[in-house]
Amino acid sequence: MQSSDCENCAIRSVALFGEIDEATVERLHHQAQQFDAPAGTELYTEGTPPDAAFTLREGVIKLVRGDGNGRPQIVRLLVRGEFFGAEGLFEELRHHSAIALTPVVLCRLPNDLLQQLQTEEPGFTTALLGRWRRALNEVEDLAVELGTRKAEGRIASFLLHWETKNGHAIEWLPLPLSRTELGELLGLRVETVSRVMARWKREKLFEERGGHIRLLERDRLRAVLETDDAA
Amino acid sequence: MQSSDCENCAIRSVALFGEIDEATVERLHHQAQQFDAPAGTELYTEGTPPDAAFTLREGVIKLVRGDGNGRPQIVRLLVRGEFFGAEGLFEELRHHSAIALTPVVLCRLPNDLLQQLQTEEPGFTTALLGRWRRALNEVEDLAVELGTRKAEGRIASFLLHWETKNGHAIEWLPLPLSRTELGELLGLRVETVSRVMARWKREKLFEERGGHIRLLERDRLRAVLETDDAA
DNA sequence: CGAGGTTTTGAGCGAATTCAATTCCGGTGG
DNA sequence: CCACCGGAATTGAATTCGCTCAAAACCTCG
Repeated sequence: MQSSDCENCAIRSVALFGEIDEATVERLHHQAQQFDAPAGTELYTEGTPPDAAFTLREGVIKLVRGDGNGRPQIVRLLVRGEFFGAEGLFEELRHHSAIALTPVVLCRLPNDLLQQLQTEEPGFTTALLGRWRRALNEVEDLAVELGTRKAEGRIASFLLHWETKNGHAIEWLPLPLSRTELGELLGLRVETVSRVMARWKREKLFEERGGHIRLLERDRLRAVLETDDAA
Repeated sequence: MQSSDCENCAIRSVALFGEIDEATVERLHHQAQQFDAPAGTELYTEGTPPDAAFTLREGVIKLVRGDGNGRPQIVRLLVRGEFFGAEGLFEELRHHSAIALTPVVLCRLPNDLLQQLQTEEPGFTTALLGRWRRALNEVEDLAVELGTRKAEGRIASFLLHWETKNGHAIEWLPLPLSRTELGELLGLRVETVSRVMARWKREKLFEERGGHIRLLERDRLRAVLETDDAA
């Protein structure tokens, strides 16, 4: 744990379009702790009281619900730069668990720091507002996929969106989700995900090597989306 | 259109836990217009630029996505007291359409009024934050239903939640959604929804009369939820 | 090289959709 | 007041899609 350099991550990245004065940053960022965690780490658990929020500096994290009773459902994937876990400001219990899919490096912002930011920095609240608005859109997107598409459409849609999310610049983009996890995100069983992806690899729609994939025939993937959803 | 009485609705209900001083309310609420609209009215349309937010004083509204190309998906149902449509503060285009399922009465808050509230009333932003946090939870709930349950489970879950949302006090709760719309919410086809509900009516799990339903065997509905999702 | 987990593949089954037809219901006009 | 119309709900039969169960092929790591 070290608090140095956090001015470039936690507070800064949160207050994207809010202007926080230097002194405040200086005073607050000592309370933010930066740290690493290996893949598989559970940052927090559904049903427990929230004690901090995080900024994800590097890696991928899944937010998953219903780990307990039924079948788990991944509700969101977080990539570098995202701020998450701030529901402590409004809720007693976490509504999902956060689990690292890769080694991660993040900054931890304890609840009281959040509270300070919220009351003392109007820019913070506004930034938070924008984030949640975007999060809401993402989850709505997911709901639409789950509600209106069948297996192939969901998978094609995911691949295309995942590429976008990771920037088209990278050719081989990391895919740190197992087939099972893809299923938990897309509401499908492992076998279904595997069957479709295996076939698409045979048909050269994309390649896969060591946890990374490369899309080859984006048009055919997009074509799947056309055919898939009913008229 | 009348602006009277809006201090009791729009601004007040938004600033639930923010304290707005009387003078400000007085000054602002003249810009909020109250009005009625019949069932079927489209308050705003997906893809158009947002020009106002609304407070729903009476009635039920559906937020629906993808009206255009594929199959439509209802992403949220709004009931009396809810504040919605404020994405204009952050986004260029509406991400879903808002359509009245019943006759509605609502207050309209034009964009510039929202802007004023946001900059001049810290309580407003905080309240908005809480709303969106709750909205996010609701949509996540929906995603979980869609991703992990099969037909019967989704319908049972909906009935139970709908009752809760309308308050257990009312015995005959209004169900202003057609079977088709229920399908668009739950990711099912009309026939599937109809089959399940018709059977449950035969088996006296609930009754239906003139657009209203009454749950009779909540336990058996809950039992469906247990059996439904895989272990 | 071997162990354990993940991915892939196959066969059979069950669930939900599609297509098609019938019944129900509210509202309208005679 | 009653017959009729049109949209919504219901029901049936056939089909497709995704799931389950089970086994084989693959890695990856020790």
